[in-house]
Amino acid sequence: MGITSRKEREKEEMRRLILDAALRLFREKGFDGVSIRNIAEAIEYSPATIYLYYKDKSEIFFALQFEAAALKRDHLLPAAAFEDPWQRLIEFGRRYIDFGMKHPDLYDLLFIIRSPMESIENQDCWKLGIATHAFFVETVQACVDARYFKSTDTETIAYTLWCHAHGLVSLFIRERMRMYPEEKRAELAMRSFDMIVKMAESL
Amino acid sequence: MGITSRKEREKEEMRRLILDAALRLFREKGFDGVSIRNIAEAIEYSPATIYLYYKDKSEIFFALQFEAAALKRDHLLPAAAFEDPWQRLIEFGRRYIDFGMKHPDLYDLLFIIRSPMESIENQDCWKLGIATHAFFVETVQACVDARYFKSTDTETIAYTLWCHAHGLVSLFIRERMRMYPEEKRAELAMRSFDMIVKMAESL
DNA sequence: CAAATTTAATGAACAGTGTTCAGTGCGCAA
DNA sequence: TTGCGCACTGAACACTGTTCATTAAATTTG
Repeated sequence: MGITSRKEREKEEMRRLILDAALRLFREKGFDGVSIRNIAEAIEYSPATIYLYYKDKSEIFFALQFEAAALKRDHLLPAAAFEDPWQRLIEFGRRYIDFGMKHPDLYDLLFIIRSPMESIENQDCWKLGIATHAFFVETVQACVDARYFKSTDTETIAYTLWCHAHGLVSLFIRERMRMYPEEKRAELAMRSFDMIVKMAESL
Repeated sequence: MGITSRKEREKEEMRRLILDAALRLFREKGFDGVSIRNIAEAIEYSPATIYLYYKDKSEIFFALQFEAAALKRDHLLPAAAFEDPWQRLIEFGRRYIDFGMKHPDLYDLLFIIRSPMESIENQDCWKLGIATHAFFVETVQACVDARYFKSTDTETIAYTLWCHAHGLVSLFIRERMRMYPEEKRAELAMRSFDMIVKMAESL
């Protein structure tokens, strides 16, 4: 069965080729700025060929979103090493924000872009994101169990912290902090993170 | 001077006609979903005519953003009636979130869409947004002056509260709360608002 | 090995997009 | 009434995502 397995492998290589080019272009020009023709040109194939490997543009979008979700998971994973749930939670938050700041394009893909959100539940990228979110909620639950907060409403605590972190990153990467001088923005974000940590301590 | 002033008026009426159609279409189909041809068809003119009144699509974008900013200001304004700065701040936050939930399309336009953010500083819409933001920061400052917080770092307090509110609204309207059942989402958002208020009290 | 069949790749096309520009025809001033 | 200016437009350009018949090459079959 050497031939079928080779064909399988070649098909996989082609998908990688497309995805790598797409991700690279996307990071350069943003998601909307990249066309199927751009990707085709980058890999030196005709636009029609792309459609032999991905049903349409949104399938490429989902595949990229999966890559981004995996990268994000890997970025957050080291936080799990902290024994103390409260330290784990702080590290998780710090790494979440750090990921967003370092990879605005990927963060965009994961949390901001609208695109084809309808059928997202069935997609691998979403399942991976859910798993990471679950880890976050579990960490909050561990803090609740260890009586780090007065409140025991894990769901709302987790959601509130997430809102702050997401708001912080997305205001930053979507250029809505222009009322602050550029060199002060990152510092303000850091101060705000410290503040929400302090606020959470007295929760 | 009857003729020139009439012409002036007619020009203004035409711009209104375009903008009203654009805003209506935009609220129906989202910003990316509306084309110049759609707008032209809606007002029964040729696409080329649009370009006699707006330089390009991004100028229509700015004009719409200004409308949205004005609507948002009007939505938030009643908060100013509260004498007590802390009550004023709470009301401001509540109304901010309410605006985002009720007008996701406009909120999108103001705080999420990337589009032509480069030259935004010179645009009226931005100036209006800055003014509303300034009112928010002043309210926080009034709370600080009245010793409602232990912290005196007005800038960081204001920014932290904004991050939370923006994160809350944008996770909601960009469909990133799908891990929560639909009927629970708005309620969770409200609980989170109450929680950040409580957190801020002990700030 | 040759013929038949499957399969990868493509060029051309369709309907859509933002935008430009050479006209066209009407209102107004002289 | 003539002529100028101006609001308006049809047609075009270069782009977009996507489809499909056709070509060419690889593989299977006789």
